Formats: sequence, C-alpha cells, structure tokens
Amino acid sequence: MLKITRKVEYALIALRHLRSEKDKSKLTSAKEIAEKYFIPVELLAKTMQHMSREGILEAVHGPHGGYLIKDPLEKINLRDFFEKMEGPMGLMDCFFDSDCTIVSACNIRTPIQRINENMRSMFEKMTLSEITQ
Amino acid sequence: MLKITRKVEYALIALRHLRSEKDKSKLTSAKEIAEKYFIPVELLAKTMQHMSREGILEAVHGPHGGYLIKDPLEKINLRDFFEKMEGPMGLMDCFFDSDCTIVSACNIRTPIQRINENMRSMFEKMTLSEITQ
DNA sequence: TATATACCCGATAAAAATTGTCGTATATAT
DNA sequence: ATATATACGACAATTTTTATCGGGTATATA
Repeated sequence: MLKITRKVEYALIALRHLRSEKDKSKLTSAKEIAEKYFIPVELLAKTMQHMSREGILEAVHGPHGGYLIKDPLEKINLRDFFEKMEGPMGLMDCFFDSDCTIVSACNIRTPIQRINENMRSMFEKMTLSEITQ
Repeated sequence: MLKITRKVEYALIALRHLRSEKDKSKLTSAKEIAEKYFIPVELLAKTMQHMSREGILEAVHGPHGGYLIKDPLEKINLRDFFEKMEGPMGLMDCFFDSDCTIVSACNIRTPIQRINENMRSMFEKMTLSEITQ
C-alpha cells in the first residue's frame, strides 16, 4: 500500500548513478548499471528507454553507446516524474477509470480526492535532484 | 502506484457511513453497509472486524447487533489508521523486509527514506474525521 | 561492408499481491 | 430453540506487477 513500483525504483537508481558520474558527458549503458546494482537487465533497459522517450535521458546507439541525463534533474519534480513513469497518480482507481460500480453510491470520493491533491502537491515540491544526491 | 487498498477504501466508506448516522448510538451491521454501497459482504465484515480489533469500532453481537464508532474520529490520524489496517507504510519494501538482494549496493535508500518521512508526516497531520465529512 | 554492441519495443510468461469466498465458531435478543 | 450478527482462519480467483523473449534499428570499428 502506497508503494512505488520497481520500475520507478530502478529508474531512480539509474538516475542517481548517472548523476554521480564525474564526467558528465560519459555514457553509461543499461547493462553496466544493471550489473552493478543486481537489476534484471531487460527490465532496466526498458525503464531507461522509457525515460529516454520522456526526454529525461538521452540515448546514444551503437558500440560505446549508452545514456546521459538530458536536462538538470532540478528541473523535474517528483509528481511529473512519477506520472511520466506510471501514469496519473491517485489513491483510488476511480479517478482515472470510471468503471466503478460503486461510484454513484460512493461516499468518500470527494474527501479522498482532497488527500490526493495534498499528496500530489507534496511530490510536486520535491525534485529529482533531491532523491539522487 | 501509491494507491490505497480496497480494504482501506471499504473501511473509510464504513466509517463515513457510521459517522453520518444521526443517532450516534445506532448500531449498523456490516450487511447493511455492504448492501448500500455494493461491497462484498464478507470482505466488508472482515474489514470491520479488523477495525473493531484495533479499537476503532465497537461491536455488538446477536440480532440487531452491529458496529459503532468507539472514539471520536478526530483522535485518529491517517498514518496510524493506515498502519493499523495495512502495516507499516513505506514507498519501498526494503524498510520492513530486509531480504533485498540489492540493499548493499543500493544507492537510493537514504533519499527514499526522506520522502517516506515526508509522506508519513503528511498523513499524520490529517485525521479520520477529515475524510469522513 | 561485416560484425559486434547497444538502444528500441511489443508480446508473453511467471510471480506476487490483492481481492473475494467458504466453512465453522461464538454471542445474544426474541 | 432459533435466527441474526460478529469472529476468523483457510482457501480460491483475480489482478497487477515483475520479468523474459524475440524480433527490430542504429552506429562505431575493423
């Protein structure tokens, strides 16, 4: 309950690793990171591909290729990051799918929504750079 | 991701219902609430039993029995409530289980823990009464 | 230009967690 | 006595998460 997914976890590990690279222009491959942190290669690869699609990382193909952090992590807040990786964030499903049979009778939608906003705004105030340092 | 469980959801629905009962000494059965909100009876029953074990509700056996809110909901904060219902709250498993193979190499434990504390303290500032009104 | 390396991505399989059901027991009002 | 309601462990079904597989494309280098 209230947990982040492995995908997000792996993404953070990768970012943190890339960030702590002294030479900021050094490329690091998914394989390299996966091995270092004992993460399934394929899965980490996909995760990094995802970040690259979202413009968080920059990818370079071919031998000696790999990834690079694109924009300063200070610029990306945690809410945006989580939602880029996992879609809209909500304590309950009913905020995205609408196929909830209870919905009409539901008596907690509004209050939950309030908490949700609190949570979103909390994450909005934190940036990726705070997690990766 | 970052979702509450149905169990907690059902618990909140039940609390909200009990709370809005005009006659504060009126008992309401699990069956009654389950039918009103289209929740599986057995599941809601268990959830209410759980709340009763935790001292949130008071149970009365036998015909015309049911549940009653025990102490004012203002007194219970959301962190306590969530943790009573679902165990310790943490963004990642590594804060409870210690059987994470990465742990020694993990580079994000500390920062994640910081966010975790933020989240816990956010929920600590809200009480059950805010959700159920 | 052949080859090896690395990114890219959809489909699918395996594992885990959540959600729901069942059977049985206990308490109590009528 | 009986019907109603809570109590609870064990199990089954479902859903979600996690991981793997098989095929692609790009590019450095020999």
